[in-house]
Amino acid sequence: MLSTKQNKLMAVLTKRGFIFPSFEIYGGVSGFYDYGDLGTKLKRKVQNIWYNLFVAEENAFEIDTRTILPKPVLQASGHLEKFTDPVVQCQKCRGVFRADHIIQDKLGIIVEGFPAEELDKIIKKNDLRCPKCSSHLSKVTEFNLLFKTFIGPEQKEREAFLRPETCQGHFLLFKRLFQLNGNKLPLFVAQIGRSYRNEISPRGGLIRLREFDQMELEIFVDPEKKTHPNFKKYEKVKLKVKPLDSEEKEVTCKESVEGGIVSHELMGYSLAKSKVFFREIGVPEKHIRFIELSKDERPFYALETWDTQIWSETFGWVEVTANNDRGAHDLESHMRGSGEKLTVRNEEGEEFIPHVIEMSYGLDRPIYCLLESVFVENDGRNWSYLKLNGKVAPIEVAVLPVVNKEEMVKKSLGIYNKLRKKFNVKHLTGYVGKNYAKMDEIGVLYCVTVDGETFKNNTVTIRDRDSRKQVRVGVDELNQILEDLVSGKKNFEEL
RNA sequence: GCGGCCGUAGUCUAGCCUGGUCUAGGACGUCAGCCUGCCACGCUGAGGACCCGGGUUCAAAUCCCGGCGGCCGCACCA
Repeated sequence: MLSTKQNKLMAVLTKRGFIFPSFEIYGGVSGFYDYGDLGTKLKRKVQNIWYNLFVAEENAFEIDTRTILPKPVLQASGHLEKFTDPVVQCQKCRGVFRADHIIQDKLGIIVEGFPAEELDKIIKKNDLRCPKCSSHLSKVTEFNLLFKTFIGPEQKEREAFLRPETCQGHFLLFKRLFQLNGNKLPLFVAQIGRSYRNEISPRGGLIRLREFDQMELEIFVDPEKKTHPNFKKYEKVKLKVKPLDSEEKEVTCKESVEGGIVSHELMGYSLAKSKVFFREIGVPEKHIRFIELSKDERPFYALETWDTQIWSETFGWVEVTANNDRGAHDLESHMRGSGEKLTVRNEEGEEFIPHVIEMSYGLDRPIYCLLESVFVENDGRNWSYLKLNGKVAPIEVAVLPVVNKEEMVKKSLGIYNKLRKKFNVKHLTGYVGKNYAKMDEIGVLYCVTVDGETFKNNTVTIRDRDSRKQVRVGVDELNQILEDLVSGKKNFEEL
């Protein structure tokens, strides 16, 4: 259901330059959005918070791998087989089958490479039914989740695809990185980058994109040692969890591990960190939960999956992070596909394939969910504003003269230029009331106003976005005070 | 992808049914000037639109077809 809130938010975001529909002047294409100035700044700030938590704190290797993958890579990973085939779905039991397989099995004719319409005709003509329950089948649809291209001249053997997830890069580099890690596990590898999925029909703005950013941390571990040296630091984090076989409940990270809700320490750790990340960027705690996926729901490679979900008024619970235990799947399949040996030995000399624990974050979705949860549609005067915290707000401070008089503008510009060294700050002239409203709308936390008194005693006022209250402070202490406020060290009320 | 609804400035909208008076009207926003000493203020002025392509017609924002895009439902979303 389309809510007016989402409509209003998207309108504000476009109007103020956070995001724009891509290729708009050519009519646009669904599933693609560009980020404008404010959106890009917001995105970078969210990325940085992730970086601090998942790269810096984890002491992870950071990599930047290619977005184009040659066909054999995706053949090995299983993506190609899963997502470029014609499929039909049983209308009764909901089973999904490969259309070409059904035809081949029942009729014995080879139909590889036939277009979906041909397969559809054959199925209709021969009245082929669901192999499980013999009910009618849906129309044949082509799964084209991978964007296809060619390396070099267009020829079948050089087919390539845009990566559907960044982590294939981690797996492909495993051998090298393991060596650089002193042949030791665990090995932490992180990457922030683009991925592409050719969704059949993306909807919902930033929720389902065809080109999107991911932030992924893959931890290669000994399957016997799915633990984390830093576990203690996060064991007390409270988690709202919904396990497969029981009701939603709140437990600490430690309890989730000890109570067997998650199957090992690293999974508990992943969830706790996820909670901390989303809390930091400003998602209300009650809007964050973790849900275990059943075998049918989770990706084909996963042994265990816990999605982090954020509550959206418009879309309900939205998946923003997949915390996966990928087991040995990836290294095993790339070992098979490439012929390279990707096993390691433990201290006892036993050879094994490392398991992969994955924390896979989207960037665009969390940003949308965040924006929706901090969007105040009406503050009581029919103004809307974004209640972003200082860590993510694209612009933290604005400076404005109370009236558009030359000497006042000169003064406020001076203050603006000083503040620019430390903050993302805007300078505005014109009618103050309107400017406050404009700044509220893009999430600016504090407005510094130059007025008549500034000339008498060198003071200015700081206006707090959320309370709209103002306090008067000396120009000399402005920098320090703003820094404390923006970083969250001080509350506005304490001033 | 299938079915339903829809597409007029940055936004909301009038006009469409019943083709001509539309050189497309209004409101908000934008910009400029004046005013203004604290919360989308007031006055004056400026700029800005019929989604794209084709057809019917003397004449198309208006009727018809196709495309693109949006929303809703179904499906899809490893």
